[in-house]
Amino acid sequence: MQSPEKNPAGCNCLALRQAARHVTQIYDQFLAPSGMRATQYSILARLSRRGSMTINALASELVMDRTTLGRNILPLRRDGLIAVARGGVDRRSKELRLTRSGEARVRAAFECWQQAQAQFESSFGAGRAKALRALARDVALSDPGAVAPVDKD
Amino acid sequence: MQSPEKNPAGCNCLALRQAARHVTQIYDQFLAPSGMRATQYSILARLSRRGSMTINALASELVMDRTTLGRNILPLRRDGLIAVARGGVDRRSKELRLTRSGEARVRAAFECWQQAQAQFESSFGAGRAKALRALARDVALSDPGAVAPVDKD
DNA sequence: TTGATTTAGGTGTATATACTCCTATATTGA
DNA sequence: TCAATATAGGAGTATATACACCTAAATCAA
Repeated sequence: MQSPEKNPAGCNCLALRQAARHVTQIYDQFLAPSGMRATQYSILARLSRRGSMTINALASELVMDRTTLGRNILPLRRDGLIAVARGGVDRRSKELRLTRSGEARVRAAFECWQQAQAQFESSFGAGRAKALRALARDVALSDPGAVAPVDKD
Repeated sequence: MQSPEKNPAGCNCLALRQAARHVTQIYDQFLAPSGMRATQYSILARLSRRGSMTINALASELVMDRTTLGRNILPLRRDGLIAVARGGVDRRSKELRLTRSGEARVRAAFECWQQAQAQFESSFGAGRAKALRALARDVALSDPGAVAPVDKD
């Protein structure tokens, strides 16, 4: 392992963040006509596929912090794409569901997403894209492992 | 190419963003004792390695939007880790440089970074990490290609 | 049953990201 | 020279991210 001053390219975190920034800009540009950003599309598309979910459940599936998702759904609620209902069984929870408007928006955005996906795969290569997704998925689902010192009682 | 409703795992953008979120949390936790976040460390470490740079040059190297870097250096300036000087040749530009305090901070944070890097590589595998970095780097440096319709005159 | 603990989610705060529009300076061309 | 253009960077706005701390509701244990 080299020093980052000698080899800044060696940092896994920096490499992933740079790639995420770059790719997000591409997808965001293609999604722009749909009036959504990549993160918003990922939320709506997941709700469309899985049906109503609680905030915690959806955040976990999206590998997103619970509080981040709580903030990210605010503009979607404001725009009437998502509705929130108090959980029937557990009254602490909140069920998120797509509205009619949200369903329509997802369908429209899907066309944009396809273009972004096609553009990326044609320029980066479908094979390498597949390998990248597989590695990225393994990273996202991997155990964080023993992190910084946690003081337990 | 499958529908994202059928195969949300197929989205390159989502996969990269999830991985970046996950890994950033790990690195941020290890960097916490240094009082910096991963992005801040990447800025200081680059300045340390390359010496004074303008905002545009540094942003380009970090694969970061110019305006994003402009915002990201504000807390670093506030904390006295970075100093800004008007460019000598081109008076529109601004030269960013590490202060003494900034140099010391980078040295201290390097230890934290090493721990984060070691933790990640030991849990994910050094070989797969190397492959991931190589793909991520190719993505970050790749031509965005023909993006959404741009209206040129 | 009821007090302790756990869990679902929100709030305050801070940083990260990038688009659009703006000003100032530099460069270029007639 | 000087007007047109290009470039460096900032400001306004909006979303994205997550930690620490808080409240309410559910669960567990004595």
